[in-house]
Amino acid sequence: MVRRPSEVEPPRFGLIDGNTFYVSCERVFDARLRGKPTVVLGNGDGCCIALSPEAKALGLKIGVPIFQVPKDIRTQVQVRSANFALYGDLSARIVSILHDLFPRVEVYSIDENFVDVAGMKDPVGAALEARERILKWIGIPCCAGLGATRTLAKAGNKLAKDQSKRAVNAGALSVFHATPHKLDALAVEDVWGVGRRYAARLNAEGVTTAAELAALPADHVRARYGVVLARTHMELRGVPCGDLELEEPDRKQLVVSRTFGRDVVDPMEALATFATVACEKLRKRGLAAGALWVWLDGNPFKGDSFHASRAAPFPIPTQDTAEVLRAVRFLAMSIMRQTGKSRGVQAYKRGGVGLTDLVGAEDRQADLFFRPNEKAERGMAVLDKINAKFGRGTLGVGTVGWRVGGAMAGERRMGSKDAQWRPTLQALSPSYTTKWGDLLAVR
DNA sequence: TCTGGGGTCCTAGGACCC
DNA sequence: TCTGGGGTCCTAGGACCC
Repeated sequence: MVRRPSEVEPPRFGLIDGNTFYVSCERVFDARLRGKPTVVLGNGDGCCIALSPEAKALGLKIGVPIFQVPKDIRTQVQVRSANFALYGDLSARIVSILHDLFPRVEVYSIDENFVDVAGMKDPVGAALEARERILKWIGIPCCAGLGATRTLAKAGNKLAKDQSKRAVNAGALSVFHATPHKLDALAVEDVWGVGRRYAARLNAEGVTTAAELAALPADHVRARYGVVLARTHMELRGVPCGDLELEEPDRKQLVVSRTFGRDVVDPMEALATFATVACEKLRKRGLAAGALWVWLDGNPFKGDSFHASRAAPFPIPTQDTAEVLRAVRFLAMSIMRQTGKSRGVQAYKRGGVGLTDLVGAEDRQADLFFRPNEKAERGMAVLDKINAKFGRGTLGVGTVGWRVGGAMAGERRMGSKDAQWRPTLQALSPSYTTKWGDLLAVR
């Protein structure tokens, strides 16, 4: 049963997130973007991954390739390439502000943080104070949701956003305490845990709002939609199914993949670059990979849609880039032979490298026949140090017959300038001073 | 016409998240 | 011309075992 208002519990969780976060980050450093329709593009200047409200008002949608946007609209829009290093930095500052105000903080994503408000006298006041500080000290506008569960806090956050969009004084209405009986205004597809598929099925049985979802019988939800949605359903009713997750759980896999700037006949250098980056991330986290998988995709936009992958275990989990590169080459050759033979495929549009079965590097057990290659791994540690000191990409691993240049993790663009596979940024200069007007001239 | 049953491990696919 | 990237969890089904 949905609880009555008199039984409503005080909020236990808050969710604080930055409004159109990537756009807001860009605006911190470039005041000219403020108030103007602004778009942040993903890899290769492909799709819109963040839109300011003004850009949304022009009809732009998340995920739409920018080249598909009509020219007369495009010329009205300020465009930036994603700069994740910058966003990550601002995100960390937000987290430190939250730590000053709340006893526990869960970093949920680059722009969202759950906080513990259980037992607080004035949780709304605390959320408003957080919003104020983040806006003043960092320059990012935020909204906050409060609720007895994390799902309700998420719901409150969304409702706060809707509310502050309509308000003249956005700040005053930027916090919303969501309770099980205050969910009528929330569309069911905006519930955390309800994606497109579930939303379509729920709509088909007449459920269009979060309130209607909460009102469904629990056993019906469990039987028809499974345990995942059943938990969401309980949380909407105010029954917590999870607490804050303060420790970052150990990674199970680590993936580096890209859409290539154009179709590529020989993807080996690209895959080697991805593997090099993946191994750096691996060592940074103190992990070792028990297995590897490699995949290559055709170009679905040219009617050549295929996906081919190969996987292989390592005898002992490894951190050694050279060992991973050897395996990558072996697997990639195998894929290319197969696709070449069975389909006559000559070109690939996308590829990736995944390291899986990750374990702590210190937890590996050597046996009689196999042990980690300590010499090679010490070499890797030296390489990482040099790259950290003298700039990423200073040193690479050349032992497998190709050279990987400018590939290091965290770099905004992977690959050497003349690499065929390198995601194109021809439409944009990476500088803050870039304007869409320049962009048309470059074309 | 006529089925063993139960446990475990692995994988592929589907669903979700930002 | 140009079409994002990186994760997790759950479930169903197959292989294998006793």
